[in-house]
Amino acid sequence: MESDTHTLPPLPTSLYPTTLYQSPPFSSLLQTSSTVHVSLPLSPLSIPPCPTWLSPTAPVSIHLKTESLSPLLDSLSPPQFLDRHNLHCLNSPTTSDQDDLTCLNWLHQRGNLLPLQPLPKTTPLPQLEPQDPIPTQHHLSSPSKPPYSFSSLIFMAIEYSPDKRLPVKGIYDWILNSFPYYRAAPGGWRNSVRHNLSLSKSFCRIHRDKNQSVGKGSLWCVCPEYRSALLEVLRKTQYYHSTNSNLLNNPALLEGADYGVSMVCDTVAISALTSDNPPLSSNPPCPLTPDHEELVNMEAVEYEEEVGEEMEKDPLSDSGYIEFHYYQYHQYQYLVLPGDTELDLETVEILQLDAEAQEAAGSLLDLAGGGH
DNA sequence: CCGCTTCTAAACAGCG
DNA sequence: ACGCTGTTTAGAAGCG
Repeated sequence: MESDTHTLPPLPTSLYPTTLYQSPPFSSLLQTSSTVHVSLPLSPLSIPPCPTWLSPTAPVSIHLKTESLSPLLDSLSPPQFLDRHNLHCLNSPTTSDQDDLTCLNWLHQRGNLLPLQPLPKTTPLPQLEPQDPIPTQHHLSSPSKPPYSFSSLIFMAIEYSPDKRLPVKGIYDWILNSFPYYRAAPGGWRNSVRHNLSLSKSFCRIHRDKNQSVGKGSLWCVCPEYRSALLEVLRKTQYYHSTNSNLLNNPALLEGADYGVSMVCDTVAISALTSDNPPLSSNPPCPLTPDHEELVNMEAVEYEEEVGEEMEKDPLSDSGYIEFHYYQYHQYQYLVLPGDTELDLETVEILQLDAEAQEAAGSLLDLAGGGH
């Protein structure tokens, strides 16, 4: 496949949100005949804050509705750097820039994000301990009720637990920690949790060992045969309501899933696609500053086919959405965009999730929207 | 309107 | 006795 390599320039500090990162979010952009690859070099130091946004094992595709982007575009300064159809080769940012630019803290700072969760031990990323404080809705002045059903809440709580089983109390705690709405809510929700556990076939009760005298009651787990259904419900909920990707990008949750799950906020759809391919993390290490040809080759091998299939069968393809894939491979994060669509790198509207993210989107738009 | 799902409330029993 | 857990029933609300 024919491919060109383009490296995007650093943005002047006046044009990117210094509170988010100190340099442009994309240091290089690779465009092939059908796919545009954007890579974000990550320094090891910048990985810890964003362990779950991009999973090394779960490729993510993101559908973005571009037509609602106008207000954002109108608010932005005119494109100054690149004609998106005529990208120029420019210098890469410095290593120090990469440290900052790759910090995706802002993705987790949105108020309605699910908590950061530990990644599987197979990843080189640091582990969060259960006692670690987790970012939650407490950023909001008055947290709104989560869109998730109690079944979904229970499902998430159990799936996030190390042993995939929790006592009722543990489910309460997870919900409280994850959705502070329930801290102030009347206690009836606990009744609803128990009601769901008891009534739903999706959850099964495991009697504790007699030896385990700590705590009372049983442990609850997700019945494997209903796991797919729960994921689907969650997908649909996310599709309409969520602005968060952590959960569905979480390899622990996706493990064993036999289909992709996706989610959409008002304007964004995100699909974390499971793949038959071995996890990327099992691939040979990629140099910190990879040769672009190698990067393109890897991309082509790992994702070209998947992108193509997705484009063919994607019901959103003719619905005003476009799609790109977003995943992490070692210290790099990648966006894979279908290059033969009406490719607006305005697609970074994914970042139009809150004020901070809009700023970030502005950077990308300036970066990639280009002067026409 | 109907059926389904979900939520909420309540009552009750069992257990530690 | 008390609190927690688990079960069951009932009604309301929302949605397709």
